[in-house]
Amino acid sequence: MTAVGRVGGSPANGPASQQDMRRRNLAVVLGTVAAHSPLSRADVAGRTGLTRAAVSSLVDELIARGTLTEAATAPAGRVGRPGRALVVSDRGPASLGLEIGVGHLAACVADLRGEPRVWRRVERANAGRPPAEVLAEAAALAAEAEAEAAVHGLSVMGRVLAVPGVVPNEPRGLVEHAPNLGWHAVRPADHWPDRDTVPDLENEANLGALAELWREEHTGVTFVHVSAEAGIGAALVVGGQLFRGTRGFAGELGHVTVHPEGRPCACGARGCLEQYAGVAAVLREAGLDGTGDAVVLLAERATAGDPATLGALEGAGQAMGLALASAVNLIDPDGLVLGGAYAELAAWLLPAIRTELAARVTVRPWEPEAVRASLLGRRGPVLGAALLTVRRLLADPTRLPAG
Amino acid sequence: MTAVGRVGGSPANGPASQQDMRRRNLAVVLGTVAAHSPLSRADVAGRTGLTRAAVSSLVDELIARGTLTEAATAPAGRVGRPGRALVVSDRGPASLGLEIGVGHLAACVADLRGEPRVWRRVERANAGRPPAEVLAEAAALAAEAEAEAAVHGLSVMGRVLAVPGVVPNEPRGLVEHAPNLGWHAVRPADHWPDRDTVPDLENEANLGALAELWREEHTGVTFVHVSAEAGIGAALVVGGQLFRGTRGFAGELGHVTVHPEGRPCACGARGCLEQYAGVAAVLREAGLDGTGDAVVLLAERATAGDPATLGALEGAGQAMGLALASAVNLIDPDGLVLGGAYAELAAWLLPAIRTELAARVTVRPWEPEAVRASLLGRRGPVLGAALLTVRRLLADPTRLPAG
DNA sequence: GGCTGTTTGTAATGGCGACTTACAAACTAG
DNA sequence: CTAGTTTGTAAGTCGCCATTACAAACAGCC
Repeated sequence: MTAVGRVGGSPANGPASQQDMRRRNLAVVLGTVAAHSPLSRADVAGRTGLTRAAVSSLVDELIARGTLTEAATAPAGRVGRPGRALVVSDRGPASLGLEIGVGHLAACVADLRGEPRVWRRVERANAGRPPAEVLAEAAALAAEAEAEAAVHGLSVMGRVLAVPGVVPNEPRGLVEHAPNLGWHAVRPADHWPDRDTVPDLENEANLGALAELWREEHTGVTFVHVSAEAGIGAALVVGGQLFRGTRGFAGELGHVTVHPEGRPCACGARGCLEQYAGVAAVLREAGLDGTGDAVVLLAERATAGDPATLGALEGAGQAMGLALASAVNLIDPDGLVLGGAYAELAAWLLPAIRTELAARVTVRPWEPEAVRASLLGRRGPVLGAALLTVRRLLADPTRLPAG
Repeated sequence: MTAVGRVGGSPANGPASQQDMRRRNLAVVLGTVAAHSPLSRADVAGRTGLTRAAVSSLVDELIARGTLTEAATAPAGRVGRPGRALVVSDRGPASLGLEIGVGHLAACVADLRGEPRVWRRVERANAGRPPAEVLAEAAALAAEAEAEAAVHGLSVMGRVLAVPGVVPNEPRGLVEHAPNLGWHAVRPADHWPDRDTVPDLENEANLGALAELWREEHTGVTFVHVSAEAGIGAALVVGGQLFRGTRGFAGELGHVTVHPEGRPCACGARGCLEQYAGVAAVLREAGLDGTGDAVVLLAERATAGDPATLGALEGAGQAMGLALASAVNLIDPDGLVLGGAYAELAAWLLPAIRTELAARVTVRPWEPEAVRASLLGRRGPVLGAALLTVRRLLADPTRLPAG
């Protein structure tokens, strides 16, 4: 398990120092303001249990680091001296999210409040192109986005790139395999034009799940986020943290067995979910071919009431329900979220998924509403990529320069 | 996710105080000695990064709390003043593990080193007996064990009871359902004779997994621990911590689907693993009936080479391999451990399990040796129950009285 | 044996960070 | 305008670890 979702403070073991204490309390104050702003120093003290004096000192440092600002508002009305409103700064430190998809490049700059301030998206057929070329374009897009952000007074402190492929825990910075792009063992750092802006790497499904997690403040939440582009991936969020597995391969829902003696899969096994609920399988079942945007095509056909398409989607939903039931029995999550391409097809997938889950998850309370579609849709991964750095900065404000 | 496996220091959020720092450093020093004893104060300083002066102060307090002792040895030989050897005390604070099984009661007192010092086990047919009666006997056994421990100078600081049933996260202290005992909604505290010795509750499979985890010091390890008494349960250890799921129902491996349209299960679904690899199913397949100790019977027949038994076990192994492949694809653990009854049948189950895993886990490196049998066998749960308190004390020595 | 060099454990001092106490500032209520 | 309330900050205290200094306890060497 690696620490992508674990954006929090100090390392697991090793002694604690006074600096660790300070770091943690800075994060506590900043996090409290981020979650409940506007708040006065006294409010923060009341909520956290720190004393007003300590909060004052911590807030001074947070302001000096550019993370907090005193709002000029006068929201009085109660008796006593009115507090000065603190808000998370919408200028200064910011973060960049990038995405390389099969059909597009995207960039997003978010401020410390988590608000996206700059969006960039260009359509590009990236499949099969030389990685160096794609990465150069991504870097150019990133530079553009950062330049626009600078106009708003935002300076990017961290960069994360979302890729539709396997990103192992070790070694870091490697895309081991991205089948839809045709990438094998690509190190983006080797092709990046500027040493100083090389992004961190993360799987797009994982980032989509994190975006969903952070959409509203759910702490301690556990859910499974299913998404698909060509394969089917699931991201596991456990206790509010992304769970990547020992090697970074957790969440391979697409290769969970749904029919032990079923169709052979490209992975070498038989009866994998991907063969029944993957986009390619659904297209085949619906009698369509894969030119253009397959998901849009399926949604159109289904809306039009095409029986073959509706049947194919129902079959896919059944298979997914079967695999998800096993996941629920193993993991006992709060809920399941359909993201990525499936979010747009959720209307036709959900009934069968819910039926199957109801039939197969029996030893615990389970409500059909616990399965829902993501509200972020295709923007999830970029947004998650941007928010990852934001969360890291909120969790450790000492990463920011003091002056 | 609740904090049974999470024995470590400070809460997830909230401000840090100097006492937290002290608590943590006490745990760091104690943990270092526990892992590498004997160690001098200077050794501890070298390993932890704390200064010798700080270690001295911390060690003084740990000695005052009865957790550390200065060994009288003189292991010199190197130049310079010899250090005084520190070891974890084998007297003083200790912990009690209890187990209520279908056919027995067990108790174990362990010292702070994790060494079991007192064992008690009595055979009892507990199925169907009134819970109050069983609990009274368990309490008596506990009192006996504590009395014997007192002779060794051990005083029990915490008690944990292992039960073969579902123990929800909320409300705590409740056995919601223990089918093999015939228990429903039993609160052991209501029947315990002495208010002061009421034990904490935990599922026996979870405790077996924790015992396996702590057998040797694996920190950060992630594995799935499969065990069976009548049903099939799996305990998930994630990053060195027990994962119980949102409601405490994680690890229901027995109800993972292995044949979508297969045999109906008591849970209401079809084709659950339990119907193919549960002890009852194996007995039926082997043409045996369930009088006496089913596991011993199966092992005898298999050793004797009975073809029906061997076939039944192979079939069970196949089904388990199928379900475990899905678990591996979802969770990406370091390894799988067969515990409980399955540990004694591992010789006949493992080949089929490994074959099936090799065929179905293909998208990541996976070695057959990553599946192994538990070395603790049936003593795992009691030992885990005792060690749980030990780990809690090691993680927070301030729980112990100072004088 | 006596001297030197090395390592250990502890005492004294300092720095850092949160807590306590005290107080001026800024508002509402009357 | 006064009394009461709440806020933010300054001064002092306390707890804890780091630094420095030093006595104690050994091996090696003469």
